[in-house]
Amino acid sequence: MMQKEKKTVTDFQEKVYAAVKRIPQGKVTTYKLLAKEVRCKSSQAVGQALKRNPFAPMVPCHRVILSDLSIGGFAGQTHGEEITRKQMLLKQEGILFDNGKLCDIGQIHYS
DNA sequence: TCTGTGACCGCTG
DNA sequence: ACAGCGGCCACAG
Repeated sequence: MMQKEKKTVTDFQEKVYAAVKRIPQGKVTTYKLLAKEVRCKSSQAVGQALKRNPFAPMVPCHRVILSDLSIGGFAGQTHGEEITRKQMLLKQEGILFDNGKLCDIGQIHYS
C-alpha cells in the first residue's frame, strides 16, 4: 500500500528537474523545449518549478533560457545583477551571449 | 474551493 | 523593432 508522504516537491517538479539535469554541460535549452520533455503544454509552469527550485546547486537551471534565446531570469529576478551572474555562469560553460541574446544558436540542446 | 501570480509563448498592430 | 493582449499550466495562500 502506498502511504501518502508529504512531499514538498510534486511529481511535475521532479520531472522538470530531471530534464534539466539531463542537459549536457556546454549546452542550453529553452523553457518550451523543456516543457515538451515533461509533456507540458505550458512552459510557464516549468519556469515556476525552476524558480521554486529546491535543488539550487543540484539543478543547472542557468542552462535554461527563453525560446526567444534571451537570458531569461535567475534567482527569482527577470532583471538585475543576478541575471549578469547567470550570464557569467554560462560563459564558463562556453556559452556566450550577445546583447542579452544567445550568440551560438547551435548550442541549444534539442530533444 | 477559488483567485492571483509567474525565471513563458505567440500573435497582432 | 517594440508594445499590448490573451492563453496556457501549476502552485501558494
